[in-house]
Amino acid sequence: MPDINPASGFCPIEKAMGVVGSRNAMLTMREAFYGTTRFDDFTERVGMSAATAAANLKALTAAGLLERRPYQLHGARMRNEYVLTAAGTDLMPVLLGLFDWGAKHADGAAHLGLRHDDCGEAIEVQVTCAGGHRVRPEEVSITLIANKHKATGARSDHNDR
Amino acid sequence: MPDINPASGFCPIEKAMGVVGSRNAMLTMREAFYGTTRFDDFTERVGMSAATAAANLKALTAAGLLERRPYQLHGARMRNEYVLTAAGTDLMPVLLGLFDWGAKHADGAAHLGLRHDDCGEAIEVQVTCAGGHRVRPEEVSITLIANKHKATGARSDHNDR
DNA sequence: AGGCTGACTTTAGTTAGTCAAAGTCAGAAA
DNA sequence: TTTCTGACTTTGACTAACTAAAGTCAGCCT
Repeated sequence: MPDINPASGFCPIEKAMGVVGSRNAMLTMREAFYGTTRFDDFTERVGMSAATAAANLKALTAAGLLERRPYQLHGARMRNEYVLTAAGTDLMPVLLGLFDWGAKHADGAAHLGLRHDDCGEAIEVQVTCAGGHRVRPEEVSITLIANKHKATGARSDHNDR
Repeated sequence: MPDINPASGFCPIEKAMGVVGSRNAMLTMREAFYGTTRFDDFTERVGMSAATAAANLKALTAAGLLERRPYQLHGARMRNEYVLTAAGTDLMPVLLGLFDWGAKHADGAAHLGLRHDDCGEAIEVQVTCAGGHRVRPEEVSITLIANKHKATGARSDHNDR
């Protein structure tokens, strides 16, 4: 693989973990997926303190995963709700991947499953390529991309630095 | 979004985050995935201290994501290497999902991409169902899977509503 | 006017994760 | 026998993440 110095913060995984790398941040995103939008509901359903909820909602909003949207019901005062942005929705494969992994491997956690509304089948997260092939772990290479159109390839296998 | 709420302690995402919920734990899995097996390599490539490396490798091994395997080269002393187990390999969609998200959304990180060795096409993480349909966020339902023994019901430190 | 409520903020303290640096230890090499 | 090295462990300290509890504030309601 190209010389991606991990310590330099270049790795996208690292960037992503900086945003949703804490338990409560990830669970906050989970709740956003489930449709939770209000402050107190996030607080209660994730099981975190109000201070943590405020901090996480603020950070996730600043990072562009959630959007703070004022709304007003009839006869009620103005309120804010937190809704998923496109960037937040893009995190779905990660959440579902974690869900799958946890359901399969964490003891005693196999109580929940995910289904496709339309057909009722179990949901799975797959790694594929644009060519439509199913990809196995050992078939993945990391490449440096100069821009949208050019890519400099390099095998990733077993050698860093 | 369904109103079935994965109560604290039962959600698979939470379980998974307990195992790989820290920056360094996730990056350690990234390295394992890239083919790193030796202690010092993990330490250096993740950019963590030896103490943290030891703690994370021990925890990930205990959780069954890595396997400690003694090996010996001729004329060299016995050593240990840490290799991915099946459970660790199952985390690949999560890692790649984070990679995709980070490459797409974190600024300054869009220089890396993943490709399928066999055909050179870009890799993507897809959410599908067993019926083969591509699934969109709003089409996901969470369901309770019937299970026999419930863990004494005593785990409700804070129950979500 | 005063109360109530949702949505926070502030304060003060705890726990988890991390680091650098030094120490340990097994065993091959000199 | 002593040294060297890879693979750790230990120590002590710092920081991020978290908590409970109390305080703030806007604004609808009676």
